[in-house]
Parts: sequence; structure tokens; C-alpha cells
Amino acid sequence: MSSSRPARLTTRQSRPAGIPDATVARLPVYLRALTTLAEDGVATVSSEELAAAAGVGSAKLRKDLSHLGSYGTRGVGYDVEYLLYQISRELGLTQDWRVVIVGVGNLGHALANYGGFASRGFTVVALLDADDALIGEQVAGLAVRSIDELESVVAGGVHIGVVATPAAAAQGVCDRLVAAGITSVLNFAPCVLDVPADVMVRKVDLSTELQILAFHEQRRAVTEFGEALDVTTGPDPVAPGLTELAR
Amino acid sequence: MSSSRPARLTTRQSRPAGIPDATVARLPVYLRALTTLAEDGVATVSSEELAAAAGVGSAKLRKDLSHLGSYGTRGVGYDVEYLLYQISRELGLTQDWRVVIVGVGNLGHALANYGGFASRGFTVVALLDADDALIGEQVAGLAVRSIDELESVVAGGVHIGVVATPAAAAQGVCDRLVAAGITSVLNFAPCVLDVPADVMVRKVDLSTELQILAFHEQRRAVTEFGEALDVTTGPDPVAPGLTELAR
DNA sequence: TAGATTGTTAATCGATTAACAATC
DNA sequence: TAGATTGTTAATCGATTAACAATC
Repeated sequence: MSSSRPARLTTRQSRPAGIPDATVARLPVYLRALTTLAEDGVATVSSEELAAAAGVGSAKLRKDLSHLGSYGTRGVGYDVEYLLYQISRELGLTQDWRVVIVGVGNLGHALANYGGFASRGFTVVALLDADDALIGEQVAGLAVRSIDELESVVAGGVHIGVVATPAAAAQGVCDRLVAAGITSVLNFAPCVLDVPADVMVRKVDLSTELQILAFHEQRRAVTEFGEALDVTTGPDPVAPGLTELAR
Repeated sequence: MSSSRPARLTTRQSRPAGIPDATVARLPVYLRALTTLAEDGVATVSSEELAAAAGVGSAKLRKDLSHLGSYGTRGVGYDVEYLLYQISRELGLTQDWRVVIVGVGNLGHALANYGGFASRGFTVVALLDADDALIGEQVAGLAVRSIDELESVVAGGVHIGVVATPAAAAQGVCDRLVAAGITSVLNFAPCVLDVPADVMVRKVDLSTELQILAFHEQRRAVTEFGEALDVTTGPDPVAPGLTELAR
């Protein structure tokens, strides 16, 4: 198999610059599945097996991988470690990414202690908070520093800013991160962050996820009862506390 | 405006059963923007203004809202409180959703203390953990209980299970939740959960988000330097610790 | 009526899926 | 060679977007 692996002679034309967003979003899932397989000592995996481990269809998996290059072997499958490396490289995980966490409340604590950070090429270089009472406290091996140091910390080299402040403080913190040169922000605050077009923001939002689950639970209830309860045409089902919103 | 608001006489035909997934995922964002507007005392908002507050285009906003019904007034805009109520109702937030959190580590703590839970119709009814040392500890006004009580807690009425355990324990916990009758799961553990087709799982994954940011940061670097560094054709840029993976 | 803004249409775009030729 | 599985094609599906008729 080693001898038949395609030589890495791919030209720029052969791999189009743009990997679809939907594919990029799934690469971390494949990476995780491959890591588990590698730990279990599995050397080779078929698209069918890997897809099952990642929770997607095999056609989608093969299509996704085809955007990276031809890293499989027909009739055999994919070499687990080789594919692991190729996806890591594609995601930029073969280099170290320096992260600053702003806001060391419950969530900031959890993030700082999250094991997945260090294991995959992400290094938390500083924890910042506006609360003087927290400053100096040791969290995950780092002393919490003042938000006043944001600019100097970023100047020292930071790639990604994590916003874990209350919503009211988030935009201000984000503005300072961006002004200091940060171009990638992970936002845990429950608000929309306004940034220049060249800054990428990703958002993790607990209540959004819960609300989406609630929507589907509700829909399930309606369907199960054969739409006996017609929320569209019936009187408004008004919950306590929402009465004043109904007309 | 009150008098010109369309009467709620919509028939089943007029609102197709299925609201697109992409739309459902954005409704919580609109809800949040509307809540802020309502707090600021704004009575009416145009699609242009609301879209800006939510960080989307106005055409997309109007298209999304059109799936719920005709809740706006041409030439005027949307009544903030009325639209707030309609979206809340659509998402199922006019009823109370009972949530159990399994795993009271750093993240479980953060989730339990998260204010957004209670404010939007979600009630945490129990915190469960497998660690005896934690049992009885007060977190966010609740005593942590043993994982052994999972089945009895769910039997007492729970709609949504939140998995905040280590990855190794997640599938087992999920199986027990599902066996006990839970059909909506929010998974914070870094693994894929295997569930029956009728169970809905949503996943929140910090390292996935970081990896997506890393991908774009890396791409940015390549683009900025005019592809002087060609990662496709050049020798593999091997980072320490990944050497053994490269061929 | 004139101005403003919605709700809808139709075109475009991107993602998914199944089938299968290529090939190990 | 025969069996297995990839990588790609083409069809389908769903989401986005701009433009504008409807209408307040």
C-alpha cells in the first residue's frame, strides 16, 4: 500500500483553492474518529466504516475527502495514520495556535481546564478578566491577568480570541481584540458581535441549541397527537409570563 | 397598526408543516435581537433594521419570517412584541422545558449557573454525577445527585438531557437517557453519540469550532503571502509530534 | 395619493446523494 | 483475474439572494 499511495505531486489546479464550508465543518469530526481508530491500533479503514464512526453517509465522506486530494487506495480503503495527518495538515493543526480567553467566570474556567485545547495544537497563553478579585488567581496553571493587559498580550502573539464574558461586555472586548490585530474570534457570549469583514467570528450558543431542541420536541408532540391540537388556528396557548405579549 | 394586523385565521394549508432547518436555527437569533429591541422600548422594526441587529441580510430575514406566517405590515414593519411572541410560540418557548444535566465537572457547573436557562422557559430539574465526592454539593441552588437516580429523575418528567460528561462516559449516559424515554439530547462531550432515529441529538463542540477557525487562519496566511508557500506541492511541513505520521 | 416596506417569485448557488467507472 | 472500494459524475434537493408586485 505504501508503494501505491499517490505521489504528492498534485498541482495547484488539481486541488481547487476552496474547500466547501460544509466539508471544513466536518473535518474535525473525521479527525476525531480517526484518532480513536488509531488509538485502537486500526491501520486501514474503508469509507463505509469511517463514515459510520463519524455519523455520516459514506458518499458524503468520500466526497468530502475528495476535496483534500486522493488519499485512499481503491479496493483497500484509507491508511488511518496517513489520513489523520493529511486532515490535520489541512486544518492547520500541524502548527501551534495561541489562544487568549477573555472572561474567567464559570464558563471561562471550564474552557481553560478543557483538555481538548492543548492536545490539538491550541495553547492558552493568557486568561483575562475585568474583575480585580479574580486577578492573580491560578486557573489551569495560569494566573488570571487584568483585561488592561489585553493589548500587550495580543501584541505578544495571539491567533485566536475567545470571548467568554457577559453579553454586555462582549462587543467592547471584541473591539479591543480586533483593534489589537486578532482576526479569529470564538464567541460564547449570547449576542451578535459586529466585526470588520476580514475578521472571522464563530459562535457557540447554549440557549440557541436548547431552543432548537425545544422546537423539535414541540413539533414531535403535535405530530404524535395527530394534529388534534391545532396551534395555528386555535386560541393562543399563553404561558405564564408571556401573557403581556399576546394580543 | 393593531387594527391592521392580520387576523389569526390562517389555515393549515397556508403554513406548510415544515419550516426549513436553516430557518429554525436562526429563529433564536431573531428572538434575541427582538428581546433587546423590546427592552430598549422599540415598538416597531423594519426587516432591514432587525436583519442588521441579527447579523443577516434583510431578504433572508423576510424569507425566514414568511415561513411562520404574515406577521408584518407592509409599509410599516413588524410590531416588536407581537413578533417576539410569535417566534417564541413557534419555538415552543411558551411552555416550560425540563432539563437534566449529567456530569457536574467544570462545564456542568458552568451550564448549571448559566442564566440563559431559566430566563427562557428551561428549568434544570436535576444535576447528576458519577463521582460520589460531588454528591450532595450545592450547585446553582440544586444538590448534585447520583447518576443512579437517572431513571427515576427522568420518570419524574424531563424533556431534554444535557450530556456534560467525559467522552468515555457519554455513550453510556446517553443510552440510559434514551432508555428512560428522553428524545432530545444536547451533547457537550467530544464524541459522536449513537441514538435511535427518533431521538434528536445536537452537539456543541469547542475543539471543532477552534479547528474551523484554525483552518481559516491558515488559509488567510497562505492567501496573504500570495501562495508563495505552496503547501500542496512542497515538502510536508511537519510539526513536532506529528513526524511519525508523515510518510 | 405617494412613500415605504412586506411577502413572494424566480434565478442562482451550494450541498447531498446514488450510482458507477476506474483501479487497486 | 475477481472482488473490493475509491473518486467522480450527474441528478436532486435545499438554501440564498435580488427584484418587485402587493399593499399598508
